[in-house]
Amino acid sequence: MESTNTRPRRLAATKQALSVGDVARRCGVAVSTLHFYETKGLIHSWRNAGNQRRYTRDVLRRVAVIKIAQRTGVPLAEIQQALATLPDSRTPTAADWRRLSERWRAALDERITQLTLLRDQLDGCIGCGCLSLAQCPLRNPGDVLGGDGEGAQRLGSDHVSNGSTAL
Amino acid sequence: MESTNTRPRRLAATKQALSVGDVARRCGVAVSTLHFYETKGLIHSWRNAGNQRRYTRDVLRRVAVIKIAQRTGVPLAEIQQALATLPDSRTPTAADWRRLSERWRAALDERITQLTLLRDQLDGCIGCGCLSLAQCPLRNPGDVLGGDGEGAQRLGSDHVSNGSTAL
DNA sequence: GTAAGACCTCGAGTATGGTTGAGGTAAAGC
DNA sequence: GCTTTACCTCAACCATACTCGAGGTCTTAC
Repeated sequence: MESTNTRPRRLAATKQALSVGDVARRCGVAVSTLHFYETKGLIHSWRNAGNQRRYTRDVLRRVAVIKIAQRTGVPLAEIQQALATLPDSRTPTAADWRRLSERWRAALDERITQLTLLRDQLDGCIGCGCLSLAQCPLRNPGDVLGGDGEGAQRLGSDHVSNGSTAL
Repeated sequence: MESTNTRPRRLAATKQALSVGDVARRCGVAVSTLHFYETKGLIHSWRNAGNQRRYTRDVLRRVAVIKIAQRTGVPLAEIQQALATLPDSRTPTAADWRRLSERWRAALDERITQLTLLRDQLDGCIGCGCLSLAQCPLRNPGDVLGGDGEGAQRLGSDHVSNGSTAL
């Protein structure tokens, strides 16, 4: 793991600007992750005379939001798009951030609903002990297809292998 | 995409055994996916005289269970372990399947709880419009660290980038 | 001034969950 | 018998989200 130790250090040039290490330490992420986020357009920096990255404090909030959004299951590409709607010129306002969280809250709601539905169906099947081929809503939502005998069809074309729900 | 068309066809050799194509069609997955599952030990087959895979009907249930488990966010490795506890010798009983679904039901519960908690926190922050650096539970769960001014620390070391909860 | 530590770039590697394609064989339909 | 599907293997590739290492530069502490 990269340098993410915790002892306090002076800010880069004892000024407002944060170095990549500062940001990493304060956000609890690896330096390489910040590099990575930058390549993905999630955060931005400028360079000092020695070609080292410098950040405004703004980036702390951005990284925080990225991490929160990830917890809700939003993929980085979506987060990038959302963050891109933030103003570049001014420091984002509370209203700006609220807009983002409302958007993700909706996605989160949807995901919770889906999972709850799934749980309830699973419950039903635990109750009947079946996971029955012909009747189980988990296995045959539409209850069609299948010529000869039993047969489960069209399972989870909606499966969420990456845990994300499209926004 | 591989051959996953829907017109009915005779079963392999008009017998009980299913070909990989039969299984793919009836489960709504690609043939390559079945190959893949086999390399991961999730399903099993034997070969006919011409080196083609043959399956018992059992595999339909297995694939169904795999897809359901994936929807709950269980990674394939976990699913493999769970399926490995099924008897090889006899066809799994309702009790066998119930055991699996109970296990996953618990994981699902946990995930729903986590997401609901997150949503409620997000709600609070939408309410106050802040995503506040110092006070927000989303950003600073422990409310410690940070020497100079504001500062969000130790964010989501528990983040679920792949959407899965460890069982 | 010097040494340690932080930073730089770029390419490769990791893990998950598959898909695609090449080159060749088997089975089914007529 | 012949053609069309289906099937076989194996390697490579895709996307996501990072991490690691090599080789070299910059800053900071003393």
